[in-house]
Amino acid sequence: MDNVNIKILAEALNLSTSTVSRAFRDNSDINLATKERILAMAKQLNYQPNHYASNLREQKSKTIAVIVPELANNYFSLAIQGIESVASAKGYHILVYATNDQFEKEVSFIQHLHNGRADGIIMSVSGEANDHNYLNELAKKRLPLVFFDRVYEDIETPRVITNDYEASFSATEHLINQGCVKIAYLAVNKTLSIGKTRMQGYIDALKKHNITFSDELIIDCTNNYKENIDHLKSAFTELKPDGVFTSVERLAFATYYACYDLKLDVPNDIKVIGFSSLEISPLLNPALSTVTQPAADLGKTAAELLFKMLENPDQISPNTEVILKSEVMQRRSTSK
Amino acid sequence: MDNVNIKILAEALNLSTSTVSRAFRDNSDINLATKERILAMAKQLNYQPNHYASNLREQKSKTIAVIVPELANNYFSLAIQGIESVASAKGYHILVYATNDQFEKEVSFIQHLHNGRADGIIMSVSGEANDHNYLNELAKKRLPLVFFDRVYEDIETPRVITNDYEASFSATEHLINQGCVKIAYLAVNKTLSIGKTRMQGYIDALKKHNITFSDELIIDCTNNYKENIDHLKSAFTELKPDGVFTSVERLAFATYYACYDLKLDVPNDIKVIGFSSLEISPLLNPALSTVTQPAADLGKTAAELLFKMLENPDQISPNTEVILKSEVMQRRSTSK
DNA sequence: TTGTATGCGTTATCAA
DNA sequence: TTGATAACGCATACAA
Repeated sequence: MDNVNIKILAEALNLSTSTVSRAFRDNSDINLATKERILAMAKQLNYQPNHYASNLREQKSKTIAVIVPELANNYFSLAIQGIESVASAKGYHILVYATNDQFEKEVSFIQHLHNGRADGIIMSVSGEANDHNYLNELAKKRLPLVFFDRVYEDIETPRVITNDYEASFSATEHLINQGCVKIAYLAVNKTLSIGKTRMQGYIDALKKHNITFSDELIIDCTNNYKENIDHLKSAFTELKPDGVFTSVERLAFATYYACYDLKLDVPNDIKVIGFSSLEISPLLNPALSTVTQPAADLGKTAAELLFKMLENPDQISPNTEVILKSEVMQRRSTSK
Repeated sequence: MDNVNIKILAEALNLSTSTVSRAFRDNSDINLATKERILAMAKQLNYQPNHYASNLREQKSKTIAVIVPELANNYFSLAIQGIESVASAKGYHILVYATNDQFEKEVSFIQHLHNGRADGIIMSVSGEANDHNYLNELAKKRLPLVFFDRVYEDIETPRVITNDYEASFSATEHLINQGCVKIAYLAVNKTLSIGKTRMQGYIDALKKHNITFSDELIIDCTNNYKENIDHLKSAFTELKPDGVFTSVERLAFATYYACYDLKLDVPNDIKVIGFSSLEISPLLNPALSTVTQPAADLGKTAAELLFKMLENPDQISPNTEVILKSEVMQRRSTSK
């Protein structure tokens, strides 16, 4: 691979490897002149200190791992961008992993990461329904871990989330204020923590406005686009809701497609609002009202939290919880 | 970090470290029974072979690096997803880096990666205008490198691109067929290879249909949303084009915003088509006609190519060029 | 089939 | 200020 190493460099300069090594560390005592000689030669020979050797020695990798349910997703892209910007500024590298919502992959990624490859992990989880005690089994040896957005409530580790309950409550209330009396809630996975919290906001908003909650208006969807659209079409036809609140972005899109097909006019026949961080929501037909999460900020905050843990482990309590605010953006899809 | 290593494992089992080491490699001769004993104990102690130690030994990292201009971008997210799926299947990890279109960052990333951290690199470049000879200076020691989408034409290394010229030609021709006679071309960076190729397709299509090419209809944009919209608004007001062809996705969005502000009706006053891999183009107002690139496929193909280079370096010629096809999708934004 | 010994490239300790 | 040396954890050549 890289055939010029510290030894070759040392020989070329008639110095010992330790002296050469010192030239690349800031603190060590070294004659300024020799240091410059070394750096010059290093540049000339195109020397790069071997990352694996140093990290084996130093027992750290300057790398953090990011695990998300999916990569081709506007929300997670933004979050990763936020993480990358912080990591990059600190001279850290990031490894990214997509679980595609397969819990086994998550477990496998996490376990493999405990081989020294990463110094810490930032994760949005994918297996609420499963037994995530595997994280506790890593016990004392567990890498610093920060959850963001989708979390395991029974695992004690710092997390960055959004004010889902309040946001859902506001969004639902907004629909009610716009005249909706029969509001469908589109869930992606009832067991996910965010699913539950968001649904509760919906339920409580209904209650406050004396609208009876009806279980059949909770429509459980999958990750399959086409399936969802078909499912929604029949649900809308049967239930005739006058408002739809979608708990994730893609379900808002599915709703639009379903409405197009059913020739339902948004917002006149049915109003739609959904969680979404899509910047071009105003360009949709009609412009989509959204609960906009500060996605990039979430990533950034999670990364900053993780770095604090790395730098000063005791400073961050395992039940640290940072809550960022989402914003309800009213657009045409919910106008009167 | 991880305090259970091969030595502890060996002691716990009353075996030598070499025997234990062998248990984790498939080829080595080892008694099946002992192997199982070892694996069982490894599981019990939660042993993970130290990645840095093995890679220092073996001189490879089972890691590939992906460098893109930006992460919060639908197109690159899809590409990364494609890369991740291939890498993950091969048991490889991926490091991702965003240059944010800063050439110096690209150079720095690439140079640092030559310290053994990665076995190969997949990159969509960001510094066409600069001197990218730095890649040649790495000479023989250069890591296997695959370009995708945005490439340096003067660097000899395999690449995966799309049929930009033909696609641009078709898109422009499509606008002409729909009645446009004054078509603006929105460029993001005239010096980028894809910029040039795409523009040439546009120019040649005009020529074929006897429309005089006018340089003022080439509108150079930046990466700043707001700036672009303002810029486009004045350009549209002044030039009054009846068609717009955008060389990248975000410029189509900027065009929409500009048209909204100017109260220009798309497609009646002005027709719009743009390069874009956005799945929800049909949901835009109006549905956006696109030149859709197989983004995920591009990533997948690039990764496959890289793995071939890693497995069999001589099999892949440095001037290998894989061309994938984009597709012109006609929607309302260009209807008559 | 298993064990011993050595080295991968680096850094830290200690001595000069 | 510099150099010799050991050690990080693992994998392999060679010996047993």
